[in-house]
Amino acid sequence: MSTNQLLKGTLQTIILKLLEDNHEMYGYEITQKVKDVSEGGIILTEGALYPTLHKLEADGLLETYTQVVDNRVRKYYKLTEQGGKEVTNKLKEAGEFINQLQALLNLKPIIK
Amino acid sequence: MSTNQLLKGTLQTIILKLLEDNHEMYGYEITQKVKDVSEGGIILTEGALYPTLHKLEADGLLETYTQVVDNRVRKYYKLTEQGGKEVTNKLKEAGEFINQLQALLNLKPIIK
DNA sequence: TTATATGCATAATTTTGTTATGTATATAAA
DNA sequence: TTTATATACATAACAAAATTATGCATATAA
Repeated sequence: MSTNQLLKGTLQTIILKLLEDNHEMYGYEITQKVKDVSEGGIILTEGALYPTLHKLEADGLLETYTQVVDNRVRKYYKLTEQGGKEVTNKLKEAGEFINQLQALLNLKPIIK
Repeated sequence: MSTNQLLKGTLQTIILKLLEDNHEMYGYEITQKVKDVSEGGIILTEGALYPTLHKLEADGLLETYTQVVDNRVRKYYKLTEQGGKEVTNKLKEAGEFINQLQALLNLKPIIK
């Protein structure tokens, strides 16, 4: 499935924010939530999602446990204390970036 | 200079939009404009800028001419007709992406 | 029994950026 | 005067972060 070419670098922030709001989620659940909220506009591929989750865990921002539901394994992720702090920083940066991007993309012509 | 880690994939759109507003610009001018408008928040490195300009030209979205000013060469870029159409598409996509991203990053907790 | 949905994961590849380097001129500062 | 900074282009080496493809496994609907 082709995601648009704009989703770059913000995936960590999206994941951390989802986990801040929802306490804990498993990978597949995250993909569905992103699809729902973006009304199908942002499709999280597994190839992007799982390595990112693993990296966030390795960096100490997330912790996990697994649970079997209907004979299928789910791996739940939630924020660590450090992750809780980091999400605030990342959201601030993302907000600033979005503002700057909007300023650039709404630039009015220069009157000479 | 370290750009923040969020500027990914939108560089083409930024460049096309600047050229839509300003008719024609040269590379260095683009870096300064981006720095000014983003108040220093987005720094375009040459290693990102020039290859992107060359790609847009190779794709037929931009055309160029060179001019010598104060014994220094400037290479001016402007939109082709195709580039003019493409900028509209890219801006629409970027706008939608920003909306979706904001929806995700402002998600409220789920009440269960 | 076949397709779709759920659920995890990784490897190969591509895209797209950073960092470093190179060339060259003009100007301000030391 | 020579050094740093600004202007102006460009490319190569490298890294980050995605896409695409593949694999395994179970449940359910067609």
